[in-house]
Amino acid sequence: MLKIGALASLTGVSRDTLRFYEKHGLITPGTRTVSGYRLYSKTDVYRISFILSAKEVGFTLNEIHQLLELEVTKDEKSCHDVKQFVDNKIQVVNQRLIEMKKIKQSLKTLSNACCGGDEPATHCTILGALSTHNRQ
Amino acid sequence: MLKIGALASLTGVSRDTLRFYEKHGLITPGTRTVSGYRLYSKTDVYRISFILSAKEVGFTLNEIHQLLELEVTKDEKSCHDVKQFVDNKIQVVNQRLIEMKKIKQSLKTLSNACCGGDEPATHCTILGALSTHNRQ
DNA sequence: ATAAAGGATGGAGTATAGTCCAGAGTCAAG
DNA sequence: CTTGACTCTGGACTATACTCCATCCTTTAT
Repeated sequence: MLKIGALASLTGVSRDTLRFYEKHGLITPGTRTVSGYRLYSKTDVYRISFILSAKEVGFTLNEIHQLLELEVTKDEKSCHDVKQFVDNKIQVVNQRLIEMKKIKQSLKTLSNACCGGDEPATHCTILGALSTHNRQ
Repeated sequence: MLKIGALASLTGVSRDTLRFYEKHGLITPGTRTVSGYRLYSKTDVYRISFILSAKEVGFTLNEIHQLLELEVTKDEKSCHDVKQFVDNKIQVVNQRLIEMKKIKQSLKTLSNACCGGDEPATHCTILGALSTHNRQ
């Protein structure tokens, strides 16, 4: 059982942010002490690290909340909706992966054009670097 | 030469947003008509699409501004700084790519657990799906 | 010639995601 | 039994990225 400060230092998320996430339904301490202190379990650490990953990926707290709420049971009526929601998110992630790789390539080209690198000097701006791989 | 409305509909970015980007130095029309209308060139379309990609990737407008400002000339003093800045961004992108793939895998697992898929029912939440590939 | 469509400026308002107090209670160590 | 570290709540404040006016000017079509 972790108090808020312990969870904060384990995850690198501030106490205020943890309370903020709680207010928005992303994480709730399973119990409280008699005096009202929040008590988190070990799995809450995973929950937070999921939230952090998902944020990194570009999901909003709202979307992350929805993802965390999802529970698939094979026979449930809502199953189709859940699958659709998740598959939609996969598409979003795929699109971002594509943009990501495009930009990474441009950054690499730009980095190579620099300091006696092997790329021609025409790639001397990020737009130049991008266009080489993007247009044509 | 495009007026703001034309650029807006070509890029899918609103007029207000274009003016907002201008205020923040991300894009500036090369000229204005006598009456003060903004006139954009065709390369401004690429500029906007770069901004959109970079946003998708998770860069802030501030970072995008810096990326767009970059100009590498092989002999410049600032060359090292530019390279360092760009290489740093590449690291950031790499980290996001990793998170991205992790989450994509979790979403896929979750999707498969659903509606008579082939994954066991233990993966019935996003955290369950994530932990399978993440812990152990 | 005039109305509708589009553009300009400046400023207010909104959503998201925190961040930072103030004031008060709690707990562990010396 | 007090001091210092930690926690609680509620509310104010901040940064980012738009978005939406109001008011006025310009252009285009009829």
